[in-house]
Amino acid sequence: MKKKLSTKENPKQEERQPRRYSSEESRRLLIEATLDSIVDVGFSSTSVSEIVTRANLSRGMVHLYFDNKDTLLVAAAKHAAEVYFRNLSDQLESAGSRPQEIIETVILSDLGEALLNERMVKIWFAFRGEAHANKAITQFSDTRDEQLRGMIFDAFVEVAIEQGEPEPAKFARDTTHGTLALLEGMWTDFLLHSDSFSRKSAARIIFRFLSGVYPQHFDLDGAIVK
Amino acid sequence: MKKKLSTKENPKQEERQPRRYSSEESRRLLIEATLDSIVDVGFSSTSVSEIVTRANLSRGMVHLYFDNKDTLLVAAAKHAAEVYFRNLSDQLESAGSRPQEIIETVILSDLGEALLNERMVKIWFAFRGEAHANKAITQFSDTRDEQLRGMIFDAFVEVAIEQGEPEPAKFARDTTHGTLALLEGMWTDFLLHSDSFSRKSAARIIFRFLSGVYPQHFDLDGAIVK
Amino acid sequence: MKKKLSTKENPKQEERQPRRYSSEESRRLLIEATLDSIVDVGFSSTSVSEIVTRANLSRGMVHLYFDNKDTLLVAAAKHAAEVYFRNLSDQLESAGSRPQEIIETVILSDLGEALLNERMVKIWFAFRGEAHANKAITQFSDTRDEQLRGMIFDAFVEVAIEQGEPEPAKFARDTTHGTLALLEGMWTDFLLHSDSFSRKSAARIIFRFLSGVYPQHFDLDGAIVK
Amino acid sequence: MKKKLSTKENPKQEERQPRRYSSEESRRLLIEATLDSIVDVGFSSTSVSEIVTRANLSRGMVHLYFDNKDTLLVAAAKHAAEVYFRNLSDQLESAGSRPQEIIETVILSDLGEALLNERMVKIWFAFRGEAHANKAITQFSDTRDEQLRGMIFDAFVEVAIEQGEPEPAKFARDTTHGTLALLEGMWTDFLLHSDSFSRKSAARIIFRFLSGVYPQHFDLDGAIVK
DNA sequence: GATGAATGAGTTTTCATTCAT
DNA sequence: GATGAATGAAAACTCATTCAT
Repeated sequence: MKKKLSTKENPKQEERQPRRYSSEESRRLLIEATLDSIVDVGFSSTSVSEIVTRANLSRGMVHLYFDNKDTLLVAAAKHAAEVYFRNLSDQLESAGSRPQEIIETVILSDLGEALLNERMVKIWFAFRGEAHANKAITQFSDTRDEQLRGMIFDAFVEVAIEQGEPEPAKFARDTTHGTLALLEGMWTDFLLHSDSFSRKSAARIIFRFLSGVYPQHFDLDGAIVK
Repeated sequence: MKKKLSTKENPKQEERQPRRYSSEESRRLLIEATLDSIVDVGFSSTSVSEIVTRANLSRGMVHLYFDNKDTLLVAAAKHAAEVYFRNLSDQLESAGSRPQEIIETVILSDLGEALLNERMVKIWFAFRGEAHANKAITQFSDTRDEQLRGMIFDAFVEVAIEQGEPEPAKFARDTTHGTLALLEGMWTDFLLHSDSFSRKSAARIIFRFLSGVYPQHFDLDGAIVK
Repeated sequence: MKKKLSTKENPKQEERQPRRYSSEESRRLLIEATLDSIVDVGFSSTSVSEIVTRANLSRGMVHLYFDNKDTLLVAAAKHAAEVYFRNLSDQLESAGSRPQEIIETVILSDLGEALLNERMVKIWFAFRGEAHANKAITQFSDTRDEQLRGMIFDAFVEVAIEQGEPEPAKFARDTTHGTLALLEGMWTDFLLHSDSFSRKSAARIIFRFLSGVYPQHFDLDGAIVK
Repeated sequence: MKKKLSTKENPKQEERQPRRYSSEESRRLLIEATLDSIVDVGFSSTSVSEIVTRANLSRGMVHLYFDNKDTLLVAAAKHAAEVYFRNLSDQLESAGSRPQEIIETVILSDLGEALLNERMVKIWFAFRGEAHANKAITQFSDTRDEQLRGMIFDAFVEVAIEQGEPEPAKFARDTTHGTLALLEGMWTDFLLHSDSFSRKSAARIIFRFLSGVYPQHFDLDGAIVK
């Protein structure tokens, strides 16, 4: 699907190809090509030409399906966010229902290959870099949405109560916030030092912190599910 | 993502001002204008026109002093990084020398108004969004440089030893990494939710985690300096 | 001079209407939509999209029935001219056969609501503006065709003879030309000042001029039919 | 100044020409090229490319001096109107001050080579064709402005009084309106039949009408100045 | 026949860069 | 050195036309 813009020729003389995709297919190809371009050449070098070349579609396509480039970029941001949340949801679905398990799943999923990889990280940071200049993108640039945050919070509340914390809600709110901040920090780390980044270390560090505040429920290896 | 040049018309026709700046002064004005533009209209809308209008300098200046726009952008990234580190250094200078104090100072400085503010955050995330497409920018997009990291690590090692950790280096490495990740996460939080962000909460959360792993050296209010 | 396609969204999703028109019907709808578009958004903003949207027909229709846009425009010009002349003919049919009556009928018809109205005027001037760039349109941009001119001329000759003009043909030729010029001038007036235009004044002025050159046959109120 | 777009090459290899005009000169060249293009290829075929090729200027020029094509078109309309009125004023300046002379001068000037020629006529009708779609152009599409109309009216009032008309103002208003309409009609005639058009005939016809309503002041050859 | 998705040439516009002054 | 007018490549976008269905 990818095709370098600069790659001069594919040797087999591109035969006039009136191949059609469904409307939905074409939209998807354009969004995918947009994300590819952002990953490969960066946000500011992602032109319509770059996109349609990668998608191997005509340039009119962008305006046919998205009206303008901006709308396509927003759609791409939306798509990236959906992929992230869908994937996380799927992994949570197959997890246990105990609070520690939920928390462990979120952390390990967020640090797992499926979500945390070069492509994803570049896309997220590219959109965040542009977010404040484009309000439509802003809404899709937060990986930690309310629903997710609520779920983690509820899990932490349960654990905090079990632990006999005097102010479980407050304690849970802080540890939720901190855990999400740690995950964000790990993504930044991956962006800036993807070569030296270790998913295992990242997980261990987070669980080390959690084991500090919830010693009966977490250890360095993750959740202690009783 | 393009926007009209932000016509900041000052209505009183700015009378032709042939005042000359020193070469260094002009460079600084251009860099500052570049950062202002990134903050106000975003990276992708930051054009040479936008910059020279803001700097109130002639359009040729950019190429006279920086050869091309790209070099100016890199210089602006470098400048932003220098401002960040100089400020942090200054605050560390006037801090105590005990390990807990060093760690506390880094955390509180990094969360303080001087470093963590809308302008700074927008600039950092803008550059990070473009970092992978511009290798020259990459090197200035990491807030956590080696020297800083080393200093924090050394402080944590000392504390870990005092605490009697069996593997103080490993423990310190993890807590260093985790603390920096938490700070990064807090910056992201500020970017995405600057209205609801609380420096106090952010600090409390970080110290809560630290008090979990170093119970004799930190509590919710910061470092316990004995 | 370009404008967004005038999105005349009718909010109730026009339910897919596979009703078929006859070929002649479709041609007519397209021509009418073309003229509507010229009236509403102007010649240069009249695109195929604009036309087919207004006609509520498929985009291929234009090329199916007219080969290309240009041919459709020419057909629309032809149609507009036909409407004008048919209408004028009809009104002449029901007029008296005396020369003054013929002249009066032409003048009053040409200034009447049926012929001289905003739609007609905009259409004529739009086509005239493009006429010299499109030879096919040129032939339909003259409201004063040979047949009409001949009829008026004949009427004036008769009147001039009755009046005892020494050179009735020359006199009639001039007054024919002048009368048609006056009518053209009144149309221009209507185009540029449709709000302050008065059909009555326009007629009175023309008859005032005619009463000057044919005092026994015309007065301010029109023809004096003896 | 004119250069056909399609004219392939001027044989002397166009040497890289960094020739500069003054800002005002460049503006004028662009306006002139715009009018040339409208005359030669019509309004709807007048693209920025067409204009800059004719002006032999770079394409950025249009946006440097006029911001966008539309503004240039309006400036061209304004310029055309100014040329028309300046020329007419000049000719009136050197005319006598007697009312008949003023009227005669207006008529003969308006029908003279300097004002009524193919270029002028095409330009005026092109703008009028677009006028209703572009309000900025509308204001420059009326050849008969208030000042001119007032001057003619005043002259006719004087003449009407001399003639002993019972309602000189009303009479003058009608003859003013009629004379201007006749002139407009003659311009239309010139547009549509420039080959058979005769300035002499046009003048004679107008004066014939005037001699009908002001028999003591005008005859077929123009004004009778006593 | 009829449709409207798809195309890509051509349009307007932007903007980094050049360079005469 | 300093300026900003000028350039033109490349950007975003439009739209008449084609053609598989």
